[in-house]
Amino acid sequence: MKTREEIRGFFKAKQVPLTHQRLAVYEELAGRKDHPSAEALYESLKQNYPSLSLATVYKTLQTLHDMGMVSRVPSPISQARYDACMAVHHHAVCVSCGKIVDVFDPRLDSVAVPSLPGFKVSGHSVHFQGRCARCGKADRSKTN
Amino acid sequence: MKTREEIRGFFKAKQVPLTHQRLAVYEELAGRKDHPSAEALYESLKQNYPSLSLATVYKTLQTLHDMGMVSRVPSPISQARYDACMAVHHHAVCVSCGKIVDVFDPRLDSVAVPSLPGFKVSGHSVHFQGRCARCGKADRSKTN
DNA sequence: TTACTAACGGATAATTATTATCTACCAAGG
DNA sequence: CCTTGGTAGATAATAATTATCCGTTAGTAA
Repeated sequence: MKTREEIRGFFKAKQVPLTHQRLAVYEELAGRKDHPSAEALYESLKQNYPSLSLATVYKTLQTLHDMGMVSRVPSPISQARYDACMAVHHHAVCVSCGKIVDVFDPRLDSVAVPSLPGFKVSGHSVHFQGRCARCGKADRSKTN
Repeated sequence: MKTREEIRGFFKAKQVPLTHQRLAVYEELAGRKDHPSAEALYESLKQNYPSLSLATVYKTLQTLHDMGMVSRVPSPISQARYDACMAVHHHAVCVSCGKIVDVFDPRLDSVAVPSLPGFKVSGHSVHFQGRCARCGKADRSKTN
C-alpha cells in the first residue's frame, strides 16, 4: 500500500497530472483485494464522489495501466476464444495482435498447487504473454 | 480430429440433437488451430452456409461447451478485472461466481518456458480454476 | 413413411462492456 | 492569479453477447 506522497511521486515521474479522480480510483483499487471491474469500482467510488463518471473510471484505469501502476487480470483480447482440443494444454497470447497459440508441454501440466483456504482447485492453465513472430518484427500490427 | 461417427456418438451419449449447424460449427472449429472467436467462425462458415446466423454460432458454442466438446480460453467472466498489486503473482478464479483471489507462490514464478518458434515470451501467469469457499458449499450462487 | 413434439435456427431486439466525442473546467508552471 | 493543455463528465457510439419470437427440423414411435 503506497502513501499519498509515493503516489504523487509516481505521477510526477511519469509526467501525468494527478487529479482527485485518479487518486480516488487508485486508492480505492489499492484498498481492495477482490480485483474489481471498472463498474464495481465506480459503484464504490460514487458514494464519496457523486459526480464521478463511469467513463472516467475506465479512462483512469487505462491511464494507470499505461503508467504501470495497475495490472489487468490476463485474458484474451475482449472476445471469447474457443478450442476443440480438450486435452490439457496451455496458451501463449500475443500482447500486440491477440493471436493465441497452443502450448503443449507436460512439464506445465503439474504445477505446485498453492494452499487456498476453502478454494477447491479443479484445474489450471499457464498463460504466457509475449509477441508473436509477426508482431515481433513489424511493430504496430493489429491484424491477427 | 474426430470422425463424423464419433461426433454423432457424442451427441447421442449426451442426448443432444445433432443438427447440420452444430456439426458444421464443430467441424470448422476442430479443423482450425487458431482459437477463433464466435465471430471468426461465423465469417468462415457463412461461405458454405449462407443462411447461418451468428446467434446460432454463439448458441452452438455454448452447447458444445456444456457438452464438454469444446473449451474456452480461460478468462475472467466477460469483464476486465484490475489489480493494484504489481508484484508477480497468479490467480484462482471461481468458475461459479467469478471471484478472483491472488495466488502468491514463488514456486509458480518460474516455470518451464516452452519453445515457441518466433514467439518472444515476456511473462507468464498461472490461472487456477475451481470453486471458492462459498460456491463450494452452497451451489447455484451467482453473487461474487 | 408419416406424424408428433420438443428443441432448434434465423432474424432481430435487447443488454452489457467499453470506447469515442465534445465542451467546460482544473492542475501545474510561470 | 493566469494561461494552457490535458482532463472530467455527459452522452453517443461501438462491440460482444444474450434473449425473444416464431416458423422449421431432428428424433422417435406408429
